[in-house]
Amino acid sequence: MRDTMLDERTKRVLYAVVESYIEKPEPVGSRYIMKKYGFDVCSATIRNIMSDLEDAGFLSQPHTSAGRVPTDRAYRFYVDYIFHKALLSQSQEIKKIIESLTKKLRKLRNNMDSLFLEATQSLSQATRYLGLTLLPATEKTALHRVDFIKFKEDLVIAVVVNDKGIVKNKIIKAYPEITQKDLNSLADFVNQNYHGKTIDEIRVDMMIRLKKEKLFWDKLISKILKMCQEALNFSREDVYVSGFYHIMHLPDFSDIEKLREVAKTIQDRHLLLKLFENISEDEDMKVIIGQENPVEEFRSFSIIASPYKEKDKSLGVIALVGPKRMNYQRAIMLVNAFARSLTRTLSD
Amino acid sequence: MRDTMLDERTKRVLYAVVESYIEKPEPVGSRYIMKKYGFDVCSATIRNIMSDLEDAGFLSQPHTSAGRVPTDRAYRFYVDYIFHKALLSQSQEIKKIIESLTKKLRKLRNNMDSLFLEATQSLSQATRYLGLTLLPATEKTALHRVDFIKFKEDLVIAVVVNDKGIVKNKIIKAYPEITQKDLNSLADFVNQNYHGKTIDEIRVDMMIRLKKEKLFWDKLISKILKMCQEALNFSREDVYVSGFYHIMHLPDFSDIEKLREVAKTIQDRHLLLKLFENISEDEDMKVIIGQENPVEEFRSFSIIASPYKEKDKSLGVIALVGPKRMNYQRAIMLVNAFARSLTRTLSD
DNA sequence: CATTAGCACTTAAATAAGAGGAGTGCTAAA
DNA sequence: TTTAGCACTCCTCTTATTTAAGTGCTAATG
Repeated sequence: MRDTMLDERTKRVLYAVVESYIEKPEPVGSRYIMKKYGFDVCSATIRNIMSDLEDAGFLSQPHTSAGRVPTDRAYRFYVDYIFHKALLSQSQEIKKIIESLTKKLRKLRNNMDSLFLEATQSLSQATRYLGLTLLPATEKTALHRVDFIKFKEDLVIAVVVNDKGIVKNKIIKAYPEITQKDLNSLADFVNQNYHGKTIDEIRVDMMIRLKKEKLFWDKLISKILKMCQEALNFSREDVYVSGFYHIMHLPDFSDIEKLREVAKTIQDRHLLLKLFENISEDEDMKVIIGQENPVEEFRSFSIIASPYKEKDKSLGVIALVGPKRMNYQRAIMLVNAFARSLTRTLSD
Repeated sequence: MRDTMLDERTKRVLYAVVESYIEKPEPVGSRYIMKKYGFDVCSATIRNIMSDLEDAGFLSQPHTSAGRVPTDRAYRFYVDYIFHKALLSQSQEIKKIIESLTKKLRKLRNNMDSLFLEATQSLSQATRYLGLTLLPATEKTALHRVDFIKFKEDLVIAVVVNDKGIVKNKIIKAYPEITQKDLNSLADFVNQNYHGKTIDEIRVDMMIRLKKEKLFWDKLISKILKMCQEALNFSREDVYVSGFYHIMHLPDFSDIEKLREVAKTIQDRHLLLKLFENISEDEDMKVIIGQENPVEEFRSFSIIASPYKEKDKSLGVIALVGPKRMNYQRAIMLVNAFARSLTRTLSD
C-alpha cells in the first residue's frame, strides 16, 4: 500500500503515532492518540485504523497487548510529510545558532580545516547527534600551487595547495636521477600552465597536450609525466566526525551493540566514505531512514545530509546521524541551515 | 602500609586475588583462593589475611558478605610485581605478532602517517584495547625543507617537510607587499642555512644570528623574521587513536558513563594531549593505574605507555588504554615490543 | 600464639507468585 | 461505519521466599 492510498484520517493517525513515539520512546496506544490529538472518534475506531496501518506495514506491535511502534516506513511517511515545511520554516532558536555559526565560519574562512571542523562540531553540538562533514575532493578543486620536493634517493613529495588553501601531500616513488632542480622546473611548468584549473582538468589536459606535441614518445618525458600523474592522483579521504558521545546515551541505544558498529565505522575511513557514496553532491538535501541505508552499520540510524557549495558548484556534504526516532523537523532545519551557512561562507 | 611491609604469604594472597579478579570480574572469596592456589592453610586463615589486606587498603568489599575486589593499590602492587618479568619474557604468539608488524612497518617506512596509523591499529587489534600513538613533535624533528606560498592578498602558507617526510602546513597572516619572489628567497635562505637542524634550533639560531648582525633593527627584516618565527611555530597535535569499539563491550564498562567520558576525551585533541603530558618521553615504559592518572576522564582505566625512538632520541609515545582489570602481563609485553619495533624501523 | 573448625549472620541474586494496568481485539448494537 | 463494552493478553512492579556464597567471630587445638 502506498502512502497516497491512505485516506486523510488514517494519515493523521499515522502522523500522530510517529510524532508521539519521537517524543517518548514508548509504544503508542489508541486512547492516547485519540485524546492528545483531539480525534472526534472513539478509541476503538483509532484502534481499527492502527490495525490497518499495521497490516500495511507502517506500524508494529512489540507484543499482543502493547501499543504500536512506527516502522521505517512510518518514519519515511512522516519525513516526506514534514519535509518541505521544515525546509522553509526557521525558529528563533535556530536563527540564533546560525548567526553565531556564520560569524565563526567567517573568521575561519582562511583556514579550511578549522572551518569544516567547526561546522561539524557545531552541528553535533546543536543537535546532540553525530555530525559528519565530507571535505571537498582535492581533484575537484582548483590548483593554487604545486611543489615537488625530493626526499631521500628515490622519493618525491608532492605538495599541492588548492584554491581553498587546503594543503595535501603525497609521497611517490621517483627515479633517482631526478634532481631537485628538475623537480622545480616541473613544478614551475605545472604552476604556470595550470594555476586555477582543477586537478582533474590538469591531468586530462596534460595527457592531451603531451600527446599532441609528440613528447609522449620521449622516454624521459614519459617517465616524468607518469610521475606527475601519480602525484596529482588524490583519493578522497577526508571526513570530519564529531559528537559520538552524544548519541551514546540516547535511550534508543541502551543496547550497546548498535553503538559499537557505529564506533567501528567511524574508525574505518573506508566505510565512512561508503556512507557518503549514496549521497550525491548534486542532489539537494536527503534523508535516509534506517533500512534505506546501504551501509549496514547505520541501519539503526537515520541520516540527514545536504551538499554545500561554492557558488553553484557542489563541494562536499554535511550530514547528521541520529536515531531513527530523531527530531526530524529540527534536524532538517539545522542541516539545511548549516549547509547554507557553509555555502555562503565559501561563496564570497 | 607499604608493600615491603607485607610478609611473603600475604603477598602471595594479594597476588592471587588480583590475578583471579583479572581472570573473572567477580569478588574473590577466601576458599576459592585457598583451593585454586594450593595454600596449605584453611580458608579462615586466608580470610584473616584478606581482612588485613583490606585494612591496609589493598582490597575492598562490595558489601559485607561478599568476596574481595582489588583496589588501585592492589593493581599497583601486582604490576610492580610482574613488571620486570613481563618486560623480559616473550610468548610465541607475541613473537609472531611482532614479526608481522615489523614487516608491515618496514614497508611503510617512507610514509610516516601510515606507519604510525598501522602501529596504532595493530596494537589495538592485538590487545582488544584502545591504542594511542603520539606522533613526533614537529619542532623536535630536523627540517628537510620549507616552502612559503603566497595565498590571497595577505596570507602565506608555510609548508614544512621534516626529515621523516612528514608534511605540516600553517597559514599565517603576512604583509600584502610581500611577493612570492620574496618568499622564495626567504625559503631558500632557510633551506640553505638550516637543512637538517631541528625546528626548535632554527628558531633560536635565527633570532641570535639576526641580532648579532644588527639586522634585527631593520624594520622589514624584523617583520619577516616575526613571520618566519610564527610559520615555524607548530603546536604538537597529532595523536592517532584506534579501537574504541573494542573497549565498548568489556564487562567493566557495562555502565556506559565511563565510556562516554573516554569518547569525549578522544574527540578532544586537547585532553588527549594532556594525557601524554604525564608520560615523559625520556623515561622508559610506564604503567598508570586508575586514580594515578591526572586526567580525570581516564581514572577508570589503566594506561601502558612506552616511548619510541630514533637511535637514542625519543620521538613520541605509543600507549594502550584498557580496563584496570586488564591483562597486564600481555599488555606490557606487547606495548614494549611495539615500541621496540617502531624504534627499530625508525632507526635504520 | 598462630591456626583451625564450626557456626551464626549478612547480603545479593534468583525464583515465584500475585496484583495492577495499559492496551488490544472482538462482538453486538447504534 | 462507528461505538460501547468486555474479555483477554502480556508486561511490569511488588513482595516474599529461597538459595548460595562468603564473611566474621569464638572457642578449641597443636
